[in-house]
Parts: sequence; structure tokens; C-alpha cells
Amino acid sequence: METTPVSSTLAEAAAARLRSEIVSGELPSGARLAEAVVAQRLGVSRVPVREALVLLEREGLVEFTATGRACVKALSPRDFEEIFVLRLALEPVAARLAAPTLKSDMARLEDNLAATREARSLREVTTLDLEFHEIIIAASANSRLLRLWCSLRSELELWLGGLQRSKQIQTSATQPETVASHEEIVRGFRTGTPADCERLMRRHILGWREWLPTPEEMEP
Amino acid sequence: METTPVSSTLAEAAAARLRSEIVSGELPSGARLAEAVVAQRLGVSRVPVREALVLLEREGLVEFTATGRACVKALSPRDFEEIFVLRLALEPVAARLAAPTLKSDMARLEDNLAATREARSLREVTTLDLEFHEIIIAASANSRLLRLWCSLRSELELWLGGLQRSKQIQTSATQPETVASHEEIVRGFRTGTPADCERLMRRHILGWREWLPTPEEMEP
DNA sequence: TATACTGAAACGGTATACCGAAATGGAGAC
DNA sequence: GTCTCCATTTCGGTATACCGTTTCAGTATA
Repeated sequence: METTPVSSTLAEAAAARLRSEIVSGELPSGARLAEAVVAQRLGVSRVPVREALVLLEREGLVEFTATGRACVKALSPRDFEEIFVLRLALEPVAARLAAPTLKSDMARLEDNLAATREARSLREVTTLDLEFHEIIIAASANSRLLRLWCSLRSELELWLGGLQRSKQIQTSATQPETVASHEEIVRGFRTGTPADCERLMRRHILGWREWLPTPEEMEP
Repeated sequence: METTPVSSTLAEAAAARLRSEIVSGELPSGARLAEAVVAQRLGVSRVPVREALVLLEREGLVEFTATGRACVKALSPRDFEEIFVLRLALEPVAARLAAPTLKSDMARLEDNLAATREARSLREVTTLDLEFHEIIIAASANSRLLRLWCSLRSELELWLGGLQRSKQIQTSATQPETVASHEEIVRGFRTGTPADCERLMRRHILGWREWLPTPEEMEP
């Protein structure tokens, strides 16, 4: 859950740094990522950079041209829809599987909810929202699902970051909705059945999809 | 769908070859994959081998020890359950999304079904079954889903290969079941609604889970 | 002015070399 | 005989070097 900036290998460190620069918008969509340039900027050689780029490509943040050139991926509304479909298919199931585990240990979920109530910036709300979902997915105890989520989360951060920068969503609208919806889900874990949790998560994600615009274009 | 043994880069070629050796059982679970050894065997240097190993790790066929040593992953019944959960969550949705597309172009699906009817070996049935599912997933037009499937498929091939080698499933039992179930699904695409297809696929995967044993142990 | 050509620079793919850490096997002590 | 410890070897992480290809700018030509 932690952002683990600590990495044993230079490649992971480079990937972490590039990931952060991409989702934060420092590296805008479409930016070229020449191995030598990135290597020099990060103060390492090309090999770990190369590995980092491969990692980020699998994560969906980087894409390679036909000739092997890497650049920051530009997410389209179509990409967003793909991610939405996967979330809708997976997260309700994750909630159901996580229900027994979470019922007996809701501390992290409640901490997250409390923090979300007091969040003041859109950035905070977004981060806490993603963490909320990650807690549930991690509790579903499916390593493949968690790995997939980490990839989707990066792409979501990239997408949502773009929306924020272009001022297409506001804190005032999303924060109360998020809190209310999360409260409902926490209540579900506390008093409901696994099937209830599944239903609530499904509704939550469908609702989340509704709040968000799907602009035909967004600029960094 | 094709096994694309052609690769532009040595790393991909090495990954393809290693993948084939792993799922075929030539490289048994737990086998050490020392970079230098693999590199010499494949006639390339360590760099592409290294990249191939990272790729295969993401694919779930290779795992790294804490000290960075690579070895062929040993799938456990627990891993199999994780894969099952993901298939059950994703493939019915894929079938629903693929329904409109497939209704107007069922050639590949029917070819596959015909081939499955005439399959004689368990290996053939397994391969055709996985291809059947891949056709549907590809038709759902979700690139992330397809990528995930490719990874799950590799792991399934590894798992099923292990079962075959230890003679824990027989052609006689699985082939008629597979054909019948696939026929039903094809009928669903032809005459049913997308929701019907989703239901049928869900039943198919639940049934598939039932046929298979989940041994506590299997040996290469 | 627009377009085709050409040569230099940039870039990615790969091989090799070096280094530090980890694993392994054998010698010595108990 | 067994356990421990140390030295040798193996191995992975990283940097650097080389080569073929792709880009791109500058120039010449229609």
C-alpha cells in the first residue's frame, strides 16, 4: 500500500521515479523517453533504464513505437472504458472475497475513511479513494488480482491526474459522494453478508463511472 | 492467437523459447535459471536473457528469490484457485461484450469447435479449449483483458501440463464435456442475448473447475 | 516554394567487462 | 561424525563499448 520508494535494484528505483513523474504530469503524455537521456537524468546507465521502461510498458504508462522508441502513453477515453470494465468485473468479486477477512480487521479501512472525511484537496481524495480500494483488493488475498490492480491504479492515477489538471472534476462534488459511498461499503463489511459487499462495491463503481466525465480530449 | 515464434528482439525470442520449454515440462518446476547458463544455451548474451526472465516473471512462469535468482515457478493449488477466480470474474463479462461482434463473425469459433470435436489427444483438446476462450476474449475488444488472459493462459498451460504428465485427467472424460459446453456457448452467441452468453460462460467455467482435480501435490 | 536526397547525429539492441554479494564445498575443531 | 567457519566460485547488478538502423536537418533540384 505504501508507495515503497525503496527498491533493491536500480531498475525498480528508476521505474518508481519515472512512474511518479508520469502520473504527476511532469512527464506529459507523448513525451519521448530516450534511454540515454533518461539514464543521464537519473544518474544511472542505460541498462536499468531499459528494464524500467519495459516494466512501465507492462504497467500501461509507457508505450513503444514500432522501432522501439519509448514514450509516455497517452490514455484515451477508450482506455478508460477498458479499465472501468475490468474494475467492474473484478472489484465486486474482490469485495466478496475480502469480506470475511475485513470483518475481523477493519482498522485500516476505518482509518482511510476518517482521512477521506477530512481530506481537503482533490488530490487527497483521489489518493485515499485508490487506497480504500487497494485495501479491499489486498484483503481478497489474490496475488494476481493485486498485481493487476497495481497496474490499473497507475493508469487511473495518470487519467485522473489529467482530469484534475484540466479542471474537469472538482473536490466539492467528489468528496461527499466518495465518503458516503465508502461509508456504505464499510457498513456492509461490518454488518452485511459477502454478497452484500459485492453488490455495494458494484454500485460504488458504477456510480464512480457516472461522476466522471469522459472528454474526447484532454491536454496535459 | 498464433504462437508467434517470430520476435523482433532477442529478448522476446528468448522469452518465447523459455516459455515453451517451461509449459512443455522440459524445464521442470523449481529449475534454476542462471542467466549465464541460459544465455549460453540460447546462444545470446545475458542482457536479453535477463529481460526475458523479467517478462516471464510478470507472466507468472518464473519467480525470483529474494537474492534475485530466477527459477521456474512451481504452481500450487492455491495459484490455481486464484486463476480460477479471475477467469470466473472476467470471462463471463468478456463473453457478454464479445457477443455482438461474434454474432456476425463466428467462423473462427466454429472452426475451433469442429477441430475440438475431432481432437484425439488430451493435449489437442486443451490447446483448442484455450484457443476457444482466447477467441472470445479477443472479440471483447479489451486490450488489457487480452493481455491479462495471455498471462493466465501461460499459467494454465503450465498447470494443465503438470496434470497431464501425472495422468490426473483423461481425454475420454474431458473431450465430450468440452465439446458439449462449447457447443452450447456457440449456440448462445448465435441465437441468444449477450446476457445469455455471459451466463453460459459462467456455467462453463464453473463446470470446468469441477472436472479438474486439485491435488495437494503434483510432480513434473 | 515544395520536394527529394544525403550525410551526420541519435538511438536502440546487444555483447562484454567489472564488481560486490551470495552460495557452496571443504577443512578444521569439537 | 557433526558442526562451524572460511575461501573459492558462482551469480546477478551495473557500466561501458560497439554496431546497425532510424531520424532529421540541411541542401540541392524541379
